[in-house]
Amino acid sequence: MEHPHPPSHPHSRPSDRVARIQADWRRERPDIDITPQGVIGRLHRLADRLTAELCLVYGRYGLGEGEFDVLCALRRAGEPFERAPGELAAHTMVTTGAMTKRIDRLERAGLVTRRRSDDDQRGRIVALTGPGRELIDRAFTDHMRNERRLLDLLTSTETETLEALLTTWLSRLENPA
Amino acid sequence: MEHPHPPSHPHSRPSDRVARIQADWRRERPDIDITPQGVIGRLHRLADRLTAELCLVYGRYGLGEGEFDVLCALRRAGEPFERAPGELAAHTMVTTGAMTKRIDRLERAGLVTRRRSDDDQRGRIVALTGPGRELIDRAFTDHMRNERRLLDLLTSTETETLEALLTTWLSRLENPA
DNA sequence: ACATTTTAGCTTCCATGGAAGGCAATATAG
DNA sequence: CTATATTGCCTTCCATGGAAGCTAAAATGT
Repeated sequence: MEHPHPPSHPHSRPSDRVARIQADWRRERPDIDITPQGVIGRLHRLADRLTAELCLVYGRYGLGEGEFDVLCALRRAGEPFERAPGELAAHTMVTTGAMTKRIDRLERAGLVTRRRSDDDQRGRIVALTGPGRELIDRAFTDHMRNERRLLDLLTSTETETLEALLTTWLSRLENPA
Repeated sequence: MEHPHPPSHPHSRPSDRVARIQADWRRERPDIDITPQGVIGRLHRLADRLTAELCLVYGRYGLGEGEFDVLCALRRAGEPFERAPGELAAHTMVTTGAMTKRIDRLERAGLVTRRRSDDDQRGRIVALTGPGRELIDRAFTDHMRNERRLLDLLTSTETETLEALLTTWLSRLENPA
């Protein structure tokens, strides 16, 4: 059941969950090459674990992931920290319907305001309030400290290699050149 | 605004979304080191893109991600393709409440059956039906072909390096040694 | 043997987001 | 200028999953 290699070999000792799933598949469907799961499965597993860690910090500020993203998008916009809902939806990759609800929650919490645009009466402008600005500045600082902690589980060489590989894959996925 | 490096340099030309976000933060919060986002942001972005691609295949078989996972867990179990709901929940990392609903949907579609356990009358046993078995065998074959296609955007060296890095990070995250 | 605790699965309620349609304001064609 | 199309946001409905509590069945202790 276990791998015969010594546990210190760099590539082995993957007695993790993904490896056990792969072993099951190899037994049940020996006709199929399931090696891609090694990468794709672990990538998703890792993303989930990281998300869980990040959400712990959002929660400390009373925010969910969605609200945090919106506040970040507003803060990143720079003075006067305003954006149209449609822009925010595009920036945070959700539908405008989802954005409406996020803004509802943030408005209810007093972190943003909504007003009509002057030049286009059907458009709205979402703006960070003082407390919103203050909150996201503290939360983001804490957030980056948290990401740094998670990243420090890798050496700087590993990090660089990983970032390069992720960037490569992502770009090939999005530009099917 | 754009990076001054030539676009062919291996590490640069990350004029992707994540890079633009980083540029915004550097302007707005020069006091904070936002390099961790380069890795963590792209990892999440990539995971999302991959998930979207994978869901296309699930959809071809009338399955959502959750249902697909459950059918896989049952199929992987081997003959007679049975498991308790609690086991399935543990294997697929959702709560038992979520599992109940997934099984409801699969049962309604005729892909699994539910019966009481003989030795423990409060336990249930979920079993793949004939059509369920047939469906997941076809769907999984197609799924792996799809994952292979996505993975082939990387060279085999890149793949190996990436898998090793993901495994390392995941293991350090889960065993805070 | 009986009462208590634990277990397994289910149910209910809530949170979040997508899809599709609605409404008011704006742009455009003739 | 008016009729139509488009745009921007919101609303409604649905799908999915988590949290917490419920019920029945087993395990445990006295």
